Amino acid sequence: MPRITPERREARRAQIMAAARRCFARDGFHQTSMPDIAAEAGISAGAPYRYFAGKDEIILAITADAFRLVFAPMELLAAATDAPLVADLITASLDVVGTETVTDAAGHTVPVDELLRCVVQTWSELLRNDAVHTRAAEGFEGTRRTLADALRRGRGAGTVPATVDPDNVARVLIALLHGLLLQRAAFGLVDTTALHNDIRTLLQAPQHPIATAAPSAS
Amino acid sequence: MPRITPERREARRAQIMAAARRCFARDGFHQTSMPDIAAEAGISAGAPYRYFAGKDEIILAITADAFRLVFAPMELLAAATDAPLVADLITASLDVVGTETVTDAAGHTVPVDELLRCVVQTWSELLRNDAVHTRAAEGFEGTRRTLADALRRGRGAGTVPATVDPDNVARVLIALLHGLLLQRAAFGLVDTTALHNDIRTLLQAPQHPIATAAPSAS
Amino acid sequence: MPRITPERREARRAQIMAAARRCFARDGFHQTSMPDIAAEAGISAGAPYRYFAGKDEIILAITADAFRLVFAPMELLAAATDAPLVADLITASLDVVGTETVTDAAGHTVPVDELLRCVVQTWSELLRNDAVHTRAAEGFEGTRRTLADALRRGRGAGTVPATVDPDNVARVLIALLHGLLLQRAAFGLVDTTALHNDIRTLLQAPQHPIATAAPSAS
Amino acid sequence: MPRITPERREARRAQIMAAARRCFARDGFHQTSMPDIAAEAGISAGAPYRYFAGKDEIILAITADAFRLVFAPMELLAAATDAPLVADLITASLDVVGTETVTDAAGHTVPVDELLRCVVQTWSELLRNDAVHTRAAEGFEGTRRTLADALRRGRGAGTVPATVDPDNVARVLIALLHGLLLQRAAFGLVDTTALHNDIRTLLQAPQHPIATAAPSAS
DNA sequence: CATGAATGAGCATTCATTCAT
DNA sequence: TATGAATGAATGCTCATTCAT
Repeated sequence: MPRITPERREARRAQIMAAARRCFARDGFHQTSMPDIAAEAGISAGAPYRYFAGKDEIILAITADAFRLVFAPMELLAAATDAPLVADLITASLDVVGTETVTDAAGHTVPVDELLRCVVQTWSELLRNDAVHTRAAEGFEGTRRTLADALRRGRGAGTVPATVDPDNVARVLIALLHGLLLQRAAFGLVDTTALHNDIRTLLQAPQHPIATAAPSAS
Repeated sequence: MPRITPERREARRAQIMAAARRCFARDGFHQTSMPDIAAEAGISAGAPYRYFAGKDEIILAITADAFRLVFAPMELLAAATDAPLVADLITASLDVVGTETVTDAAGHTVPVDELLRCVVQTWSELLRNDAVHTRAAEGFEGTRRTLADALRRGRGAGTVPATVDPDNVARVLIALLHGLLLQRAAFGLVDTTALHNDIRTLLQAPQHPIATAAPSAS
Repeated sequence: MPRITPERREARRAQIMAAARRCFARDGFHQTSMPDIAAEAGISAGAPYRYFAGKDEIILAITADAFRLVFAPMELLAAATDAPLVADLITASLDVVGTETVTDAAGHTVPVDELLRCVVQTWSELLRNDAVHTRAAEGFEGTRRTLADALRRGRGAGTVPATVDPDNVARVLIALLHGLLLQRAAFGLVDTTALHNDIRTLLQAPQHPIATAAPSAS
Repeated sequence: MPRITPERREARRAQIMAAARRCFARDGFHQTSMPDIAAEAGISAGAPYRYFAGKDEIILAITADAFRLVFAPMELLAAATDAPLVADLITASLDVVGTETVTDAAGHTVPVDELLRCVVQTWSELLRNDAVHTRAAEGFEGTRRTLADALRRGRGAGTVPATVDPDNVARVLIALLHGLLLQRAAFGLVDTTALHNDIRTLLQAPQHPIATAAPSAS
């Protein structure tokens, strides 16, 4: 019988994760020490070990969380729409890149800047941390499948070109999300709505030289 | 006089960088120790310090190199073509993602797998390493400018829709490259040619139901 | 709660300082490694860092301590006496040079041999360690002021020649202490009482040729 | 047969010693690296090893030199005078402390500030470097003997009190020199002439209340 | 003789984790 | 449960010295 209620235990865990996320976003996974996390959470150096087996488990929890949150809007739309447009999927997927905070499964608010910085680090981490890689790959494949299914439905409904491979297009959509997410975290991307519109334009306008040429000096 | 010839010196430096890149790709920047690099290069622990001021400088050299190599084909096409098609720029940019080796400025062959794993880590690194961030941001902006200029020319020639913002489209192109690069490094992307085709199809085939205010489930 | 009691913490710190002093006296500040100190104290390599920020802080603590202890008897007499004789100040100051152990502020016994070897090294250290220099200079000036004040009182009372500058004489007294202290630490000085007497004789006997000349073969 | 003339060889050696002395005075024996010395001398890293067996030998040469130079004026007067006054010996001994440069045996000019900083470090060094200790002890004993002999002659002539032990007084004289030398190097002593006068006054004016059993507060 | 590249042992410090209290 | 003192292995870097050129 636990001496503390499950609620308190869960709250404690969330408190540690929030502290870890702040530290990780600020200093990086490997420049953050366990005492750093404990200090940020306002607890003793030994306390985190009662909630996580070790640093790796905290990293895993953070990375899995980050991955999940980033794909959530995309998955939501894909699952909810019968015949989605590619452009709409893109727009939905970029939601995360354009907002300031998101809410996780437990109802906690997470700053998107923190989240994205953790996502970027997740990519490095999964290259040599098998647990992180497995979790991330599962998330990736899940999202890809959800998207591909939606695209297949769209192909049937004529909202998606018949000749494209849904799995490939799903990859492209995810790539776009990842790439723009990186730009927000690292390369000064701020205005995403303009981006959406241009992407829509590209997808809708045939690319053959039409020779209308009204160059507006940008 | 044993003053090493500039050629030998350069060769030595390249030897250390190649060793560092192998180590970094295998174990990560921060899981690789300086002795690891020296051992991989087959030299003594102190030797690298005659060629680099410290580990940070090696990381900077590797990351700058990686960034440059990854953008090279994209920039090349953008600079060489009068009125490029967006689809062609994408195809060119994905060159790196589809090959096995590239050749750097000094003529050394670099395995793409190694290169991409270093690029992914660069993104994490630049989040808190100012030198890396500066170098990467310069590279990013340079490429973006080159692409935007090409797109502007394309807009004039009618190969690019008149209503898109060249700077934004450049961002999108780079995002696509980054995102697919990540997939090859981390998410099992192998066949890129099929991808090219699907992207071309998406860009060329206007989507049937002209996008009507798709609500983005926020 | 294992929060160590302040007493135990202080004891631990003293234990580390005693170990450091032994090491420093035996091997010198810079030939003593942190692991050496830890081993001498019988604790792990990381433990000292919980009590001192680093090696420099240990050196500073040791040097400040040494400086203080060496001047203590001199200051005590100077502060306690209304009209001291120069000879008495010298005698008091040489107390340290003639004994085997002294007791520090916390009541710990410190072997004088160790102490003096540390003092001698302090002089080298302060030449390029600003923190040590500042601390030592403060100690020096404090002692000089105390001595000068006492001498001024002595001048008023006629126990000190009216024509000497108290500040200069204080410098001379300190020089004598430093010089003899060095001889005990490095040049085989053992019998200090005979020294006291000869100094008293020099100070009391006018130096004009009196031609009494009863040479006692040394 | 040496490829270079003995003169050039000697000049080279002096050049290295001068460089070493500058480095040592500036950075300390152990904070100065062999490459530092070579760079200061404007020669290659390996060159010093053709003139000195290693760093220890350079240190030994510097310390021996410093010791000799510092005692030179004192010894000169002691050896040259039939019946010296104690006060005159002191004045002579403080010559070094009051000037800006001295000239070594080979005729090279050495800044006194550099010299004194090296002397102070010599004291630390001799505590654990046997070669340095031996050399310094020899120098010390030589000077002490020279002084004691002079004092013995002075005692015969009545210029020195008959009841003092010449060996002890010699120690005191050396202590005074060492102590004031330290003050110039480390504790802001500048005006030494005023000091001479005050010392003379102390020695010549018998103190009024003939010292009556002053209790030394131990 | 001179050069300077290379060696490799040594050191200050950090940090994940444990465990006595 | 919670604390935080202690552990001890690991790491980036320096430097006296050697020796091929």
